[in-house]
Amino acid sequence: MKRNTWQREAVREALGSNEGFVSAQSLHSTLRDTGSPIGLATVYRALADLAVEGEADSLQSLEGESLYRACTQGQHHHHLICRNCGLTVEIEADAVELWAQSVASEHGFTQANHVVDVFGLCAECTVQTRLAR
Amino acid sequence: MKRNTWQREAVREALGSNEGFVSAQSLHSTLRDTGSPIGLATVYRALADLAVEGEADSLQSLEGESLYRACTQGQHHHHLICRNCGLTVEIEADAVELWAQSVASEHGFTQANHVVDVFGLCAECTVQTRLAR
DNA sequence: TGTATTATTGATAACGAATCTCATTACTGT
DNA sequence: ACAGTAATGAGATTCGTTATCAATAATACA
Repeated sequence: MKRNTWQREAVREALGSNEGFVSAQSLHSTLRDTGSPIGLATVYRALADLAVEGEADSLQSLEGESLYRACTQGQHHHHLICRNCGLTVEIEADAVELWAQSVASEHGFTQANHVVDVFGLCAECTVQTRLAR
Repeated sequence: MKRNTWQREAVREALGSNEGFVSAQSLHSTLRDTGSPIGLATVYRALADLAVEGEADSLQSLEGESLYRACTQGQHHHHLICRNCGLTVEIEADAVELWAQSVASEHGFTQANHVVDVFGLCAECTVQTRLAR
């Protein structure tokens, strides 16, 4: 049976108070910085659970790290993510869903999953980057 | 200046004689099995170079491993990949390209990249999976 | 052709993300 | 309150990948 612990709650909350996607590692250090003695393994476990339960969204960064974010929509959706600050916009794309399914079945593939995410620089980071040069 | 070595050539060839995406590790052991004394670090380096030069395609597997494949089309494209055997079909999706660009700019994002890949079971693996049960 | 230059190699160490182990802790139903 | 047992966490472990650095070998040029 599943139990409620302050650790899980802490992870849920830390995730919720974050704008964009974060890695398990950085979430862990954020928690430690705020005085929580939570363990790294626990953060990984909590995030994995949240992802399974649909309370969190996960994706792989371009570098291959797993990133998590509190999920605001129940349904399947995709993301527009800022490479620089992690800001994320959830996007729906029925057209893309249909496209993925049809491409798969056209080639005889079944049980199709798809990974569709757009990475870029958000408006703010675009400005900052320009100024930096 | 860039030099031509048999190692690079061996990686290029091993990659070319492969149907689907392969990891650097498995490409390395394939090479070793055929008697080549090539080093693992060299395989990683060669693959990274090929990817930069556009001679190879790379993507992250669902488990976070980097996979490579000889690139047959020069242009940008996406993949339909069998989760089981690695068989890959290159797909073009102008509609998806346009969608990604417009979604990004609608939200003020610039320099948009996108990750669009479909994973599934190819026809053959679908049959095998059914038989296995 | 010989030689100096220097890119490349490869064994190994190092790294980082993620998972596993297992003794300890602390939820929860009774 | 108590027993049963899910959850925790420090640390070890695994695995993919990158860095180190001395040795090697591809190239330019005399």
